[in-house]
Amino acid sequence: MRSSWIADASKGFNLDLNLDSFRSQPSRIPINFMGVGNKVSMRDEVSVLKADLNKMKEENRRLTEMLSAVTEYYATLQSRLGLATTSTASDKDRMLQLLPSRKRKAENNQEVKSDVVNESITCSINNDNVVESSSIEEEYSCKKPKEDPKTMVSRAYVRTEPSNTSLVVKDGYQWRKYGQKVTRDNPSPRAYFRCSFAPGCPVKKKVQRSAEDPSVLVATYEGEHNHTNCAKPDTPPPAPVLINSTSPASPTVVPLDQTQPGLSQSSCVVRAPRREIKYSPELEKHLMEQMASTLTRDPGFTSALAAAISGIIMPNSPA
DNA sequence: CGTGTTTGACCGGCGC
DNA sequence: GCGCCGGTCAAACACG
Repeated sequence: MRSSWIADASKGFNLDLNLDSFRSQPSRIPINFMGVGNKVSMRDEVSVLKADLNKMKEENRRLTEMLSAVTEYYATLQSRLGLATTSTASDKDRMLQLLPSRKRKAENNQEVKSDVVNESITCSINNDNVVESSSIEEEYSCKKPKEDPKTMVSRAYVRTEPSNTSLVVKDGYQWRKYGQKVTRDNPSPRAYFRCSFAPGCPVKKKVQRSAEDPSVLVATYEGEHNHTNCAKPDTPPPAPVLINSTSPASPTVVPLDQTQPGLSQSSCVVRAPRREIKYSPELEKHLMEQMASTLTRDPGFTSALAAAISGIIMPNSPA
């Protein structure tokens, strides 16, 4: 149960157990580990131990801060998910009404001015295991206030092989490319896709490589699918990643757990209707366990954690 | 031959 | 009015 101790840590992470074992086995600490041999007095040893204790406290504090930051981010995502689930069928119908032709754009814009709905930040994790971070404010705040704020806009970030130059994001749906354009703010071309799985599906997708990190594909989805997703991709999708939207200039890429049941993209997935999710201690615990499970499955994380802890316990040991 | 992709042309919004 | 730009169209093309 590696995940449980991390989950419990959300309520007060500490390393006291290690300290107890430390105290109960003083022989494990070489008396000359500072290189001064038997001349080291007990007082010096105590001061060294105190210094170690302070180090561990400091490390404890840093880990607690990291954990609280992750917890806070999870809570933010949770609240966004709640907002996303409150979008109603009537919103969807109105969205569909706004789509028929380009000539209606001007009329729609006038309608938008008096009917501001659903423009809050939303986020959802769909059944295709692609994390979609959706922010109408982020999408429209600086350059696109003219567009319809009711249209569901979400983004997915997918890490690809550097050699892979295609603009294909396998997300379980069937897309038909209808255009490609080089935009001013990004040297890589932007590809335009329509959902071809269902004839009347209004969803569009734009795929472009990130300007900061060309190995990351940024897929922007507009609209909501009016059908279930039973497409079966030929090949497994690339590992989707979540990019911290709070720092777009230097995004933090977090690989998501692809082993979670129900999130597999290769299976036939029927989207569950969006529903209100109540925030509860059980939910928090579940989220923490999932997060801990994801982190502990990452060899890089576990090795780094082990190195950090061993470095604290035995400062002189080689890395 | 049907389907999907490519790519140049076109459209509409916006700023000057 | 003009030019720029993002988005879309549609003919040409590729492929199985």
